[in-house]
Amino acid sequence: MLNPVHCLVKVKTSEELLRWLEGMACVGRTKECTIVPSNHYGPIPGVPVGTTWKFRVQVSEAGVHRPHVGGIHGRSNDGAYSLVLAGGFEDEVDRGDEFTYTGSGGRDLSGNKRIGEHSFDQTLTHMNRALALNCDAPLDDKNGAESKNWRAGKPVRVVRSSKGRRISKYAPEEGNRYDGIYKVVKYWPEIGKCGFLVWRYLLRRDDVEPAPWTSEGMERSKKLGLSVQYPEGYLEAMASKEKKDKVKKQTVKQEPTSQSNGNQKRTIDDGIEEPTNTPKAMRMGDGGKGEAFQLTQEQQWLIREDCMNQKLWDEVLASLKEGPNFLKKLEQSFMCVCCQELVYQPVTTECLHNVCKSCLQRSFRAEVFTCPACRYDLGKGYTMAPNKILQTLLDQFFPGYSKGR
DNA sequence: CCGCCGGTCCCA
DNA sequence: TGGGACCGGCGG
Repeated sequence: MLNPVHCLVKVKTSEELLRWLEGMACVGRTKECTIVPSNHYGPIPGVPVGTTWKFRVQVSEAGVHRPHVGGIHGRSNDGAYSLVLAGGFEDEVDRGDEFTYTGSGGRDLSGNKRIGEHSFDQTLTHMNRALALNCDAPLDDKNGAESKNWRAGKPVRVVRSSKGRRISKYAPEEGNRYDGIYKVVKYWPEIGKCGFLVWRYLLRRDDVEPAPWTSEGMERSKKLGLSVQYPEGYLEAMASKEKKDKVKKQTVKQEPTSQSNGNQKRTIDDGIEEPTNTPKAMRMGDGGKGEAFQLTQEQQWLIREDCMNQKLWDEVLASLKEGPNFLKKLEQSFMCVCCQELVYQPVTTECLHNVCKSCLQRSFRAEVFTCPACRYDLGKGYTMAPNKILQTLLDQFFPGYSKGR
């Protein structure tokens, strides 16, 4: 099996990872796609449609869209290889298999800004010219052009960013998703809502791989086990940072003497109104306080798969609409009766209780072969198979909670 | 919410 | 070699 991502010697240190969490948006790549050149048209071998990365730098590492920030990757005398749909323009239309796109430029980026108001006209130069060259029609930088045979144009890899959710229902819930190959049908200049001239493009999907939002595509993503990819160690770094932040918050809130004992119990939410140790995207749709807790598609699917805990999940899911209380309920429902903490490497017993594998082993070492919760006899030869699905879910809801256990 | 800012990659 | 670009978190 070919691996499109070739690892260079450079390795991200934990300090470097923490910089992600301290406002350093542009941590460098740790890998580079070397299987195809940077001016490669078409899919990246080994990267299926539906592959999703949390950050743009990872999309760059995979070779799917190389620029770190820019929306279009191309060369002004050749064509465009890829673009990112991030919903930066109110007047764009996204119908999934077809969408309009706006060129780059025309923004005032003075003062080290990266996104600014439009303050002058766009021109059909640089990346805008590159994207126009993909259209199978003679270049016209005055009136634009339309292809009579749109499929004959050069292929563009399209990535949809969750930022596009403002204006598109096809944007992913989280991160950046590779959606396949599109072609430029036509392009034209127009006065945008911003009041300045922009170059607009119509792109249409032309790919044998099913789109991620179709039932066929969802089936495929499921089969391939696609889920949002995070940089290595990112979730752990984030969890430990949030832990640190919480300690800081607490020491401000109360006298530090009360927590000086080394072995106190750690709970997920100790008195702070809102849980702080879960990524934003998993927590809320849009940040309002009383808003319902949003599950990702993967989480919904995993929950359905965890059939042994169906009853428990039904109870937990009932508190979804209570927003932040959902995590509290979740923690209560999956607390280990032995150690009184969130279950780690949970064994789901036939009597339908969840106990940490290590807690159950301790019990068995003490020659007690019953369920710690209900005393149901499990038998001396009981095989303790951790419930991997449940562990995956808990790791997502409480990132890093299992660290050090 | 807005604006700030360091940092990175790639084209020209 | 310089500067443009649909980052991403944070502080006000």
